[in-house]
Amino acid sequence: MGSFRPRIRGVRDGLEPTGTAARILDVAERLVQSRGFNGFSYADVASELGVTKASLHYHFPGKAELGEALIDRYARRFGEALEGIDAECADPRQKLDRYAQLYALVLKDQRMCLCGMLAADYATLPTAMRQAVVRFFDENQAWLQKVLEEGQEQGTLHYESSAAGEAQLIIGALEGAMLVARPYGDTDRFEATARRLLATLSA
Amino acid sequence: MGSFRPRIRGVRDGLEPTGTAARILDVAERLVQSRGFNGFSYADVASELGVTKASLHYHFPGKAELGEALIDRYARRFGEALEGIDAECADPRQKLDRYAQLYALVLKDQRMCLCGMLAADYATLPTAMRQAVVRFFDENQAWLQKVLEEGQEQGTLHYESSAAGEAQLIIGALEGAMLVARPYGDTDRFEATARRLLATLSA
DNA sequence: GTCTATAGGCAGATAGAC
DNA sequence: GTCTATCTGCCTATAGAC
Repeated sequence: MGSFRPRIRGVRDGLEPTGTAARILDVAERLVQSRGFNGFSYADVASELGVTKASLHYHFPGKAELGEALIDRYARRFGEALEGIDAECADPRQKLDRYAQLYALVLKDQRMCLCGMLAADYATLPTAMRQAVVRFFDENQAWLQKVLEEGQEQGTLHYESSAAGEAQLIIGALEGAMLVARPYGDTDRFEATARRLLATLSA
Repeated sequence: MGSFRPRIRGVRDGLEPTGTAARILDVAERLVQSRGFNGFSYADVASELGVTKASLHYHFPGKAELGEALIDRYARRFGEALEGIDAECADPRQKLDRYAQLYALVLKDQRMCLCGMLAADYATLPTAMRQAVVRFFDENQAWLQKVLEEGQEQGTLHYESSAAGEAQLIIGALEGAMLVARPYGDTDRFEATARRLLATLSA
């Protein structure tokens, strides 16, 4: 396993695309995060990069494959950020703060979480993209769950019911706070909500 | 003010459309709530109703006007539901439960909140629709804020910081919980999250 | 009010030259 | 790898008959 035959030109298993493929992903990612998967086109990406649509189809055969590549890269980077938090923070409370900061950084760029946006578009997505979106949320929940259990053992985090349920609450609350903050163009609104949410756990 | 000249045929100020216009809104509403504003077309609505696209344009000149009418009706009905809660419930805790139930009912129909969905599509919406979406969230926040203050005075609801901030947290958390629950096709997940969220206020 | 017919544009996608 | 050229289909929207 781990064949070196790329499913998409220039993209080997587990490695990030580089060169043109990466620049396509950069532009497409921003467009999806701000306009949704049905709110952007190959023409949008091509014109912004100064290339033709045909060139895009060389790197990503269709919108479905481009969408998959977008989620793959986003989820991998997000996972690496979570590993970074684990490496840099000992205190579970601090880990949750940093987790919320990840969301805040996205919002400051006037973007929605990629997978939060795709969750809205879910009914119109090809199967492979759907599965990747759910996987992203599963991975987030698993990481949060671990942090919450850690905090409970240490006595620094307090919550009723299950760590799994609490993790789901956190993910949903942060995604929703982003979703609603964007029409207001108000990053402070998000950050205040995030603080309020996490405060209930540290009390 | 209060002219009887309809902006859209068959729709007088402050009154719900009836007949064909209402049936168009019914179908379009479901499509937007499940697929997003850029994920449905006049052709989708027309074929489902067994009429032509041209007929739709008679009732709603363009997609923008249809979108406005959708939000207007949704917001009015939502506001009426909130008035109903005020009329039927005395206990602020019970009001919050009923508020969360409004969201659960939408989700059980496999839909996202109309304005939550449009918040995702926000960057692609015409100005009038954008303003109507923000108004919806403002009205929700105002109602929640009143309930929260009421509960605080009675000593039945407890929260730190402001009622406004707490209201924003509730709206965001419920919208986000819906957003994430839909890919899982899991209504229970939403309801458990909602209970967990409101429990922190009653404790 | 609803229809047929059609306009004009943009969508995603492909063939084949360079 | 990127291009030109092109295809097919769907999109929003309009004109005008019934």
